[in-house]
Amino acid sequence: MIGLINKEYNFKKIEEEVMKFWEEEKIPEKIRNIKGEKFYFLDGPPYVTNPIHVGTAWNKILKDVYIRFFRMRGYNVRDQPGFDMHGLPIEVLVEKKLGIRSKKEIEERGIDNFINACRQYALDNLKIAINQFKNLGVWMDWDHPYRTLDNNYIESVWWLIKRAYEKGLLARGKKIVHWCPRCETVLAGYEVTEEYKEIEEDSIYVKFKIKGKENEYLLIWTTTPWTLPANLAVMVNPNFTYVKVKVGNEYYIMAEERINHVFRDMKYEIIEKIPGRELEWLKYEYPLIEEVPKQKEFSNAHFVVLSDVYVTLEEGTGCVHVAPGHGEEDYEVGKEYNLPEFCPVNEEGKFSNEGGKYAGKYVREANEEIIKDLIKKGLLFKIEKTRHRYPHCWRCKTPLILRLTDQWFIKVTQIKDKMIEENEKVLWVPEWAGKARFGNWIKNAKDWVISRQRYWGIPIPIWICEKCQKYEVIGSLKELKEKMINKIEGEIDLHRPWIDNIELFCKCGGKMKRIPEVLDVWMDSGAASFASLNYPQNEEELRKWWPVDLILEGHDQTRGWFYTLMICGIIGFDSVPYKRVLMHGFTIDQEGRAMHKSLGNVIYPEEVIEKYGRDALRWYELGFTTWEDLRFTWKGLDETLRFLNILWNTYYFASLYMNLDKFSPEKYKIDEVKDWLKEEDKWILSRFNHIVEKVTKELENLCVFNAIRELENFMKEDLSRWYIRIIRRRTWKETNDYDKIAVYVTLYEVLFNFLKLIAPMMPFVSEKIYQEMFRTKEMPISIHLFSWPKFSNVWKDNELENFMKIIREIVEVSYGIRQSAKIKIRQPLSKMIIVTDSNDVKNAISKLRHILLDQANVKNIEVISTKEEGKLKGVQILLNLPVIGPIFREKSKVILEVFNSMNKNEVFNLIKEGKSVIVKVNNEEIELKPEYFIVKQVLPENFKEEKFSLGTIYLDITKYDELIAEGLTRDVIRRIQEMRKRLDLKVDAYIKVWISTDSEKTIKIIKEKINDIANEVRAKEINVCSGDIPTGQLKEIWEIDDEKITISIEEIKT
RNA sequence: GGGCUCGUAGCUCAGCCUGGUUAGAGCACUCGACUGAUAAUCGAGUGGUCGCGGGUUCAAAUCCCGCCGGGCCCA
Repeated sequence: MIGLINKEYNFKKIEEEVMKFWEEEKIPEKIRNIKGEKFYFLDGPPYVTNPIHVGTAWNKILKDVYIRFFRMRGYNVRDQPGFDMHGLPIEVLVEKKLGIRSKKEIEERGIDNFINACRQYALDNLKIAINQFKNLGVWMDWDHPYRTLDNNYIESVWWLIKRAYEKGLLARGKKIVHWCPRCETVLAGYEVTEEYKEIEEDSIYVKFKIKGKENEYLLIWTTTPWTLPANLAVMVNPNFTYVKVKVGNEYYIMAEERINHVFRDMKYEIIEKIPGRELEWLKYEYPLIEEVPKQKEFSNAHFVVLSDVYVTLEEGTGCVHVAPGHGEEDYEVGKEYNLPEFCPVNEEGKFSNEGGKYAGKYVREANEEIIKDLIKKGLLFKIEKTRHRYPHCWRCKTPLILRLTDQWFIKVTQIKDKMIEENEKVLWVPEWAGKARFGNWIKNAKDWVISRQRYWGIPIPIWICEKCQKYEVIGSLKELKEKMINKIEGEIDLHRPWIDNIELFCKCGGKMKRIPEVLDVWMDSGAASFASLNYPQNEEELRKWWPVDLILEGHDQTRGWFYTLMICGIIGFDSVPYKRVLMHGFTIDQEGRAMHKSLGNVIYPEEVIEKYGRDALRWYELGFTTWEDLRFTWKGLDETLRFLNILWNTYYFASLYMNLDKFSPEKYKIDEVKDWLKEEDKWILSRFNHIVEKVTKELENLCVFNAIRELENFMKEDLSRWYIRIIRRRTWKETNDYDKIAVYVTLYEVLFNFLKLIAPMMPFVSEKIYQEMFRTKEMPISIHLFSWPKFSNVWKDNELENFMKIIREIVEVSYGIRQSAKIKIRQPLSKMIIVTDSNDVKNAISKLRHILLDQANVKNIEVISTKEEGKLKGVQILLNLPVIGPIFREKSKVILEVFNSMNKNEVFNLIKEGKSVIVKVNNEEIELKPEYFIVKQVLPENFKEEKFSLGTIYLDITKYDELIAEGLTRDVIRRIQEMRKRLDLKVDAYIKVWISTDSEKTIKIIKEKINDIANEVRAKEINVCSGDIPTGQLKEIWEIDDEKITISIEEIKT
């Protein structure tokens, strides 16, 4: 039997109860055991620093929907969540917490203490994050997440490093890197881009004296004077024209096009034009040779080099100062010309001893001194203030420097072509995310520097022999144990500093020590496709699940996880590790700004859950186009909640009547009651089967937002606002006849299956309704154990759907006519005439006449063709006075009088046939030709018309006495029903009624209709009079059509 | 500066791929109605240079080009 659900939608209570139910009955665990084809979903591991906000929630909710959906489709879905738990961000936060300011301090206080603090921090935040995700109703395997800090995870990453080594993709070499002098580590390119800040600084023009010439200089420009100690060359563009310019007594060589900018108001004279390429090898005297004595040792340096890409005319002088130790482009050009590798700046951003006079000085502080020295030597041409964008450390905001360092890296450039090829196999949603955006990104792939000079990360498993300098890459714990010198009992923590104490035997007899670096965290998560499966320790899991069927992340992951995952997959298995990628947008605030702690505009899911509930939050967020940005508004949630109310009310309505009638769905199968179904039942079943098909397709295509729109539209438009309105009367009937059972079976079929369709999106309310309304002992314990509804073509009837559309339009247009005529819908009208030549309309009306009669509240419907339309209208014939006047002059007035007294029908018949009308005026016969008349079609006063898409609707608005009586009856009934409601009487309670009014006519009408009224309002007794009446349980004075009617009612207790 | 993407009513968004009646919906506002689902619901009205400017076409919100503004990524 169908259960009765609560009258009101109380999301707080519902969600708490459902949450408790899931936990007690261990529902998520039960679902995980379902057998089926494998579906490997891989969670992009969130970083565990900040509490999640509505954007992070969107990500997990999307994941949850697809996990649930594919499960209902019969797949065995792997739903392990993951967490990214290493890295500099945690180190920085822990440093802050502990009051540590530098690497030195970390080492002084003990790396082990620091690591333990980092681990604790990560684990604490992990717990918080898991609880937040659980609270959203996201079902993942929260008890078994993959965590990048676990030993077995680290081992998997080691395997990957070894694999890269074996394939010749791992290399050590000099790299120009962005370096944070405070964190004393390299920063990856992507870490740098977020923190470019506009700053104003001195830029200088420096004169480089040309060797062997007096008063002749190369004029260079730079914004970073501190890089001058490392200057080794000057770069010009071979394709530009350079000039020798005379200013005062000196000659400068620079690009022609920059003259105006550099000299401005100064007097100058162009002496000679020189093509850029002819300047190659031109030697100059290094300007700081006394200050930086190391520079004297370089023989192959201090001359002009060429580059047609790195020298532009947008700024400077066209002569670019080259310091291969401080710029990637510089380094590249330096390599070409075989310049020395020289970088006199150390890890702390201070000049080393090689910096000569500046040794020990922090580079940015040395700027001023260098400028002073240049002035002293007469080599500074001028100083200018320049605004430019300069990168800063995203964690500690320290300005970064570029340094030449020794790093380990993956030769991504070697596998670039493979990546492009592999990307073709991936199904991207939306398509441009992969084809255009990601495709472009991998085309420009560069080598990946994976070493970090830090602590909290996966230690790079490379050991170097102190004696012979050979290195070895360790790929597993087993291998490590075999090769280590000092045996360790029990479990080894693979983190620093413990791992650093392990030394290995070298074949040469020497001792091997681990390199101090840890891995870039992006490699941690990049390895997830197999590390989460615990490969290679557990090969079986990999064989079962790999490759990943679906990943789903934000569009910032193009250069992040989508990328590292691909690289790691190719290193490990020569294949892209994922089949499908769904990319989603960012969540932005009402003003369109990203949510940032610093802006104070972050919205946390807990706040939304408190005010609107989890289902509303989920439905709301899922409704946005997935790959576009989601502008979060509270107003939007108001709307969502309103929808949830309609949804709940729809179920409540069904539950109320089915429960009252003790309807037992198990007795009737929809196929068995087919003959009992009315057209509207068949219609809603057809509509529903279409919806199931569309929603299934949209979800398969990873477009949940389209599914949401279909579902919401169906619920509101088809079910709540139309079907239920039509069938309401059928549910009120006292007897359980086949007609009512047909409605119930239909409603059951649609509502129960609809519940399954929304279950992945709104798991709470669907569960609650299932438990209280639909579930019997024999049925599964949870709605989430059902498989996805199938759609059946048997019920699909496009013609019927089209017919209903027509009927609905006619009804709505008729309401418009009523409104303009000020006639309420409760007032029955005698006749509706529809003029149309459309067979669809004719057939629609013949098939669905009962619905049109009922909904339009008319007694009769007639359909006629447009040819017959004229019949409806009377004709009005007028004399065309402007024509007649000039012809008949003073007689016109008399002609008009005679005409007015004539039978117009006769006149009309004549002129219709093109004949003239003969009138007698003062015994004179006058011929009135047809063109002297104006014939107007007019609608009789009792008709009103309105066009619709396939014709015209005419409504007879005459209020006949009997119709008025009926209207009044319905008004009285409606008022009594309202009063029953106010008393909160049971739907099936009996009452006693008193009615009083001053109008004799009204009393008469009510008395005539007394049985109808009694029947409708379940009254055993109705008293009508004109005087005072008892108060009963409730007494109200109503105004119906400007007439006061007093009604009181009382329940009859049996 | 480059790649990708978004720009449609006061607000939130459909429509664009595949050009074709007066460009739609919800919210808000005004007016009205309905109601044994009811502090809900429905209808009507007001409201749009479809970011701007060109082009293709009989026809452009839709296709093409340029520009402006927002976002992501890169430099």
